Amino acid sequence: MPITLLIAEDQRLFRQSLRLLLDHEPDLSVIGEATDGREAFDCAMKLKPDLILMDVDMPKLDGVMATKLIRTCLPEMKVLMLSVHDEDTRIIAAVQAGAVGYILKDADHTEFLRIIRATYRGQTVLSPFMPDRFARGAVAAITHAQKVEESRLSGLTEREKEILAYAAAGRGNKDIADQLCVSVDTVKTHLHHIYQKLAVTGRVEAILAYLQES
Amino acid sequence: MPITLLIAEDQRLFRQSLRLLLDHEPDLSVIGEATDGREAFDCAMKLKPDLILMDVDMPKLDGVMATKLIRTCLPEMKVLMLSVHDEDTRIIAAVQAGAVGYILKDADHTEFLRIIRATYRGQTVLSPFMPDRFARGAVAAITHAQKVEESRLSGLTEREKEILAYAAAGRGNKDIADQLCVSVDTVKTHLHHIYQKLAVTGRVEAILAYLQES
DNA sequence: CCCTGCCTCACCCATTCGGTGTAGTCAGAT
DNA sequence: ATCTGACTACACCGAATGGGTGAGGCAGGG
Repeated sequence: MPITLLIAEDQRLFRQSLRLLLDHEPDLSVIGEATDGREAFDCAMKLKPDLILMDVDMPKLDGVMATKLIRTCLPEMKVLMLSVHDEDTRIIAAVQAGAVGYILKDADHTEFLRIIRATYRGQTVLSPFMPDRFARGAVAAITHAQKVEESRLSGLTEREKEILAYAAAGRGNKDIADQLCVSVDTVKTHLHHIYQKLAVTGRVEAILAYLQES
Repeated sequence: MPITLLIAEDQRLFRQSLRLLLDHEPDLSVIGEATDGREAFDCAMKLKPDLILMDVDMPKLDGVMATKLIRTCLPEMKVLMLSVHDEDTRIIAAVQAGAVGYILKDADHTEFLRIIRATYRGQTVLSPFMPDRFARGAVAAITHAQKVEESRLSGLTEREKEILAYAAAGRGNKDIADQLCVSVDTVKTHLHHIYQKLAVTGRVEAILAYLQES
């Protein structure tokens, strides 16, 4: 069975040509496309691809935030960041958020495919086009991110973390309820528990805590 | 007149001894202390010190977030970050958020004082105890942060940015109104304008936009 | 078997929030 | 002198949110 991929990229042309390139490979299968961070989150939750190709620059939620949300609910999900700028400091933040690698958009396509397959096999790949000082900063970020696991979020159940991630994506209770196919009251109950566990007074504070502790 | 300082540090003992050290210097004057990020934000707005010594690790809002909020309202405010860990990747994020320098907590106290004065004079100081690869990453972050000025927040008035910063700090409308000594309705009006300008549907989305675009 | 934790749903009530409209003041620009 | 934009404030309404309480189903461990 082929490697299933999700493409999250807001530029239509680039996204589509990327899909063409990837679908051309027999061992790769693009099972979904998202045009913004929120969609990326939704699709990831529903499709559970093997690997996500995530652009850094996207509307609504940027790639870093989306990665953070996805990894909260699916800690094993592999996210490969795409960036145009070779000095985008957000890629370091992205790696901290759980991305397992990144590629510059001007990478060679064979190199690109190689990195995708290597990432799928579990390797953490740094694009060879990345400036040295950035690579080192990113490596430090990776090792740093690895050892961090004891956060306030640990006390939350899986379901609660999921609800919180949706809330942090900017969705209302009704919205979350529809997405998860439960009643609004259930969402409220979960949030109520979350507020208690995080010792916060409301929605915004909980989201802030989430963004900091992840 | 002495350099006015604000100390934002949650550990009481460290904060107080720091204050002793600083008050001992005739040209330095600690005019306020904060024990968490939110307090730091409030104090900065009210006291407008020459320089803020901001710990990275703090409850409610961490130093990075607090710096971001403060710099939104007071773009010229000088913030000096303090960190225990010499490999804390958040200091890079802090620099991006507007911090003009950082010091490791195990720095020598004469070195510490030297950095404070140098920072006050407008220099961007990197602690000599900082590992090389981090210093370079931070320098890159600084140059990167400098050239970024065109964000969606530009369209907001000063007052609106201020209101949004308070909201992003997790405060409710009533709370914001009290802090700024205006009515709740005024706060709501501002927020309404903010939602329109940012093209978002509500509070949480506006805060997310703010956190991304700053 | 029983207890516990988790997920689910419901109901009530007070508060807050969002949307809309109206309007006064003030400063700066034309 | 007029206009524009910013800041302020108020009113009204519907929707959303938060807090509290209670409760049923269900799986896993003791």
